[in-house]
Amino acid sequence: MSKKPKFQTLTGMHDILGEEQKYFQKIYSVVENIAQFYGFQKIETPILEETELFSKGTGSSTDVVQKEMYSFRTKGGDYVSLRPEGTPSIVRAYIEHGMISRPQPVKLYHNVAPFFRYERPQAGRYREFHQFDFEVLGEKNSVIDVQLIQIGYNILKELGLKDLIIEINSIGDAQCRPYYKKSLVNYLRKHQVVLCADCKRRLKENPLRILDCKKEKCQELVNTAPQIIDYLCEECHNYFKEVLEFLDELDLPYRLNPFLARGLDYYTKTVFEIFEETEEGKKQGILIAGGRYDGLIKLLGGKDAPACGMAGGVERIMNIMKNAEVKITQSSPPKIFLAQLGELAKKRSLKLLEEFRKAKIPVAESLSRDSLKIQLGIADKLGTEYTLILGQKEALEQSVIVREMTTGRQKTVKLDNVIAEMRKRLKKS
RNA sequence: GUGGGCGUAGUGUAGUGGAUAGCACAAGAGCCUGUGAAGUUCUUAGGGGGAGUUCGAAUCUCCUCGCUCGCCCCA
Repeated sequence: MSKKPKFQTLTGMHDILGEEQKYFQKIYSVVENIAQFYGFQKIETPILEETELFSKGTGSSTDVVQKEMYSFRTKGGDYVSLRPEGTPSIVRAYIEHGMISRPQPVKLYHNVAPFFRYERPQAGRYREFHQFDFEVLGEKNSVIDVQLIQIGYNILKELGLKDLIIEINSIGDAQCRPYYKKSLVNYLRKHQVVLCADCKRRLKENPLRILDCKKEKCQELVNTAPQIIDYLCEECHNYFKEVLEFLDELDLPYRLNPFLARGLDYYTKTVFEIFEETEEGKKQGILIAGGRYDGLIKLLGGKDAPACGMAGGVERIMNIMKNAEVKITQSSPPKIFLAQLGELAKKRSLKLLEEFRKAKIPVAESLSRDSLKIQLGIADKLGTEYTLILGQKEALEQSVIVREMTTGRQKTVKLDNVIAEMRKRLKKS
């Protein structure tokens, strides 16, 4: 902190170490297990993609594309971008590898991986952040939407989060949404004096966003505004009804939010968000969000095929786990420490360590230290149960001292027998 | 893009214009040249950077960089 180091991480980007690694690993393994249970295939896509994949896919009117992408031109003259989100990449892979001719739906997930958005960092928002992502491509069935919601909810539950709430809405499709938009704009325009400055701008650029403006006056106006539910075409209406019926079966804490509108262009019909309904939760923002995107595959050059997906924000989830002091069961440290003294013993220790590794018994060491005292000190700090002491004398005699750390009791055993001896002792404890 | 708060050793902090910038933990070495937990001694290491005000700045002012929180937007 004091002397600014010559090099440090870029704004909004972080090294992940120590405590945070544990959370990341925990989230990774929960996602892995759940994905396998629900029959998702793993996919990893490049961090760098053609810029157009996102400007077209995510949508050129979105803030994400307009102002938040890390875009540049390669030496070869290609326009490329660091991925700001995962869905277009997965859709690209679906098209590129002809997955349309696999049995549908194709269920894909990618586990915790980095994404980039050039934004001002704040709580739960970073320029490099991590998401996991679940996508179900090639089929339109309301049970899929609901299952994705359930998967998201299950992941958070499994990670120990509480007070979760799911908000859901339907934003219609290309058939019905334009009608709604028109009547919403009409309504808002009549009352636009009341709107905040941001919303006045949104009225032109992205009127649906006004629906979740936090300003009191805007909300009052929105409360009496036309609701999209009343404008859904028959297909969307029935679909949404089915989704809600499935949801009711599942005992999930959900509520309808008629004003929920997502920020990406490709969503159709079902949209949802999962977050924690507490003060901390609100600060961290949306944990998992997703929805249906029936037009995206075609838009990106594939056949006309529907799809639905969701993504989770790893840092946000992690921050809540930290605040809630969710305990992570961590792998226990080695129970054995190998201390050595003298050149010959050091050489012999190197070999002995390998023998332990082959026997799959974890052993800690500090070979670079020469003082026995210090090595025992380290063993103590690590909390190992036994310390093996291998000195000059022992090395010559082909033996090693086994010291029980709690009692201080020591026993000399033959080097050839030490693995068997330790295995026996560890079994007992 | 925009607004607020903050920047003192690795970490956590004390010091609101004047002395060698203090403390705790951590780290390393010794007391004890082959035996840990205590004790003790020592060592490493510090006011983000730059300009200004002043006899004198960690302290006041400005700029800049960084962190952080919010708006916007989103996972």
